[in-house]
Amino acid sequence: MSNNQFKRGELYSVINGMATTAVARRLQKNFRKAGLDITIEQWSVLYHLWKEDGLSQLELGNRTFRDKASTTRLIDNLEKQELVVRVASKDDRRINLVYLTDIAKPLQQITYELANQTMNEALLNISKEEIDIVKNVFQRVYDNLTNKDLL
Amino acid sequence: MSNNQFKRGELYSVINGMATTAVARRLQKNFRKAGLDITIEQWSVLYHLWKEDGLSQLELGNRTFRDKASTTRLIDNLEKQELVVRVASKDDRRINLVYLTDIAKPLQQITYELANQTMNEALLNISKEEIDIVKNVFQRVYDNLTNKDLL
DNA sequence: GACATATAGTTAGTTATGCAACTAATATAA
DNA sequence: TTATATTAGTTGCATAACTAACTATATGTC
Repeated sequence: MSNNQFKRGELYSVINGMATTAVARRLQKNFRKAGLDITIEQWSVLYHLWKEDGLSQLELGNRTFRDKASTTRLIDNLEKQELVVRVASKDDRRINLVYLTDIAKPLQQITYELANQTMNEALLNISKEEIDIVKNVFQRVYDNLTNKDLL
Repeated sequence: MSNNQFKRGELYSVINGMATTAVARRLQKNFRKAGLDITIEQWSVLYHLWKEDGLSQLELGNRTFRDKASTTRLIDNLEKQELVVRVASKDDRRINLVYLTDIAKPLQQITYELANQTMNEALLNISKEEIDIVKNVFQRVYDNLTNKDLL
């Protein structure tokens, strides 16, 4: 189908650009205002560990859409802040399992509230239907670009 | 209105995350494959200069949603690659006007084609209506977050 | 004209990103 | 069981992001 008529170049800024940057900056600002000294990237890792603790670095990378080098360093920094510990897997000593510390656990509630609040600011007057379409489009864009890699 | 019911945290990944990252990486990969040694961030600056040459650094920052420090270094790198030159404004010597070089000019055609091609891959089987909704939602998200700063 | 303020851009410091090359551990194959 | 390949993670190198502090030029006020 792909015979959509787009103004050249313009498209890219549809997907990338202003909105994502603005939301990220706002969320970071809200973290700081609440006295939380974590980046949104670090938060994205913690977020997945709160859902399921003890994931491997590779699995964390997959879930947060990062390569393994980026994941390594993000976890380095989280470990420096004592929010997370690496534990070598008994079964396969190549694998590091990443676990939340007691310092990280109480952050879940606060950061979820800040994320919710931020998204409410961002999505003011935007309907559930519109949000669903955006989510759906994004999923299909992702699939379009990643399935092709497997061929 | 803002009484949307969202699963906590999940929202953020709607706006940010996988799709934007995947598109950016694909575009970068397509640049590299074509032998173009520029980053997509550099390209976003060139893109605005092709539309209007001789913008100030601040104006370029506004149009590409970057702060001035980031803009400074991006232009440092573009200047190093001789794609761009800084010219102090006659009227106001605080201002640097940024101009494309003869090396940069022929890149317009090729990069536009690569960007188009990339977006066609990304937006395969996504309708014009859906894309319009995404654009519109993003514009409103941006407005929601930036207008508030002016109060 | 002199002093305070605002503006454009730069620099320093920290975090994050991606790619490519590397190490160590595990799995496969001869 | 030894040699080879694969996998998980780390490290080096380069670019990019933001904040805060800085320099230099312009503007505004008395």
